Amino acid sequence: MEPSDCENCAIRSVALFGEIDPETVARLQDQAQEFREPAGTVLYEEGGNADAAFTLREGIIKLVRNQPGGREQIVRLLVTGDFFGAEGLFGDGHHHSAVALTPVFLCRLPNPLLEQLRTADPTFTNALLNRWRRALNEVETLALDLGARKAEERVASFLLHWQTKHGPQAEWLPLPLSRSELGDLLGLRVETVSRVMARWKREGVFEERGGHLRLLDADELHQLVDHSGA
Amino acid sequence: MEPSDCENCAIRSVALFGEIDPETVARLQDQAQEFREPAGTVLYEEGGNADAAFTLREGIIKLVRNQPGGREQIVRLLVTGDFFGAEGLFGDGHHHSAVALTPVFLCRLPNPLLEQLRTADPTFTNALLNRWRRALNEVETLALDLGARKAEERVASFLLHWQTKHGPQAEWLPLPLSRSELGDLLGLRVETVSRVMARWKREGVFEERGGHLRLLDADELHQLVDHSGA
DNA sequence: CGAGGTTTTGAGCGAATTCAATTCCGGTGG
DNA sequence: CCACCGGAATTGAATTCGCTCAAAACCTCG
Repeated sequence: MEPSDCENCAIRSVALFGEIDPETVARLQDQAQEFREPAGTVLYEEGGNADAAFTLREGIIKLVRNQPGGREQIVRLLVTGDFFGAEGLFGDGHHHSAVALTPVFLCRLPNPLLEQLRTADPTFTNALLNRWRRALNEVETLALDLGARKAEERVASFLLHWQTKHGPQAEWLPLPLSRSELGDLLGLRVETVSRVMARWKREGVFEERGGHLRLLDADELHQLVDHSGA
Repeated sequence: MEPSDCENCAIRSVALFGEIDPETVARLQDQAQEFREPAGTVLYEEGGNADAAFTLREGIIKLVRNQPGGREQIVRLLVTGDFFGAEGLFGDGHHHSAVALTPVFLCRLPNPLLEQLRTADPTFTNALLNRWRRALNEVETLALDLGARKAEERVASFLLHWQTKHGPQAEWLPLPLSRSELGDLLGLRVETVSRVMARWKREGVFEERGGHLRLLDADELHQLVDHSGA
């Protein structure tokens, strides 16, 4: 666990500190620690004490809510630049568990640091606010998918969102989710996800190789998602 | 549309300004306007320009996302004290439509006012942050319901949440949602919601009179929700 | 090459939807 | 006060979508 060099962070422009006064960053950056974890690591557990937040510099993380019945629901997927786990700012425990889906490279920002940033630079809270707003928007979109769309449409919706999230120029998208995890995200069972995706692969809607996939017929998917009524 | 008397607002303790410097409130309150609308009023539409946010002082509002296919998804229900519609703070349009389910009493807070508050009092942004965090938490809970629970469990979950939201001491809860709207919230069809609730009424799980309901056997519902696996 | 997990495929089942009446209820006008 | 209207709620029957259970095909990596 090393102190971070936030000033020269490769993802600073996209990350939280991108919007913050450089001087403040310089003064406080040694309180942030950077570290790596392998895929599968549980960063924190739902309900656990939230004594630090994180910035994801590399890799993909799932935020998960668990249900007694053994089912779990992925509530959000995080990619490079995303900020998460700050529930502790309000004395709350974590609302969900965070699990690395790939090897990850993280910055850990302990609560005291966040507090200092909050008082030192008003724009920091704004940046936080903006993150929270975007997160809310994403979860609402997920709720729409889960509540108002059927299996096929949900998978299509996910693929398109995932594409967007990685920039439309990216040809091959990483897909570090198993079919089972896609099910946990979309409220479907493994078999259902598999059936839909297997068919689309046969029909040439997308192709898949080594944990990455490439959309070949995005139109087909778009049609399913927005034109679903007819 | 009258200027508000925020200092003496009946719900100030629970509302946004409860956490804010009284002096600032006094100075800026005349920029806020209070007004009433009948049930059914659309406060704003999804995608519309967000030039003001609102505090709900009385009544109940649904936030809705629409789907081309004619289905709609309620993403959140607002009650007295809730704050909403502030997407404009970041130059965004509204992410959802807001519709009054009952006659409502509102405060309208134009963007310039919000901006002033943001700079005048750092705790204001904190208050906002806290609201956004709670909203996120609620929508995540909804996503869990939609993705990981079946019909009966979702209805049970809703009734309990609704009870909680109105304070456990409240005997008779207002329920200004039609069965159809409950369906829009829970990702179910009218008939499914109706079947479940009609049976529970027969079995004495709750009773219903004039748009209000009272839980008689909350344990039964709790069992369905958390013990769902077995 | 073999082992273990993941994906795919098949067949049957069940939960929720769809389609179609019927009943209930609040409000209106006679 | 009561009959009647229209929308909402309820109930029933048939259908369908997604789930469950079960087995086979596929990788991936020791």
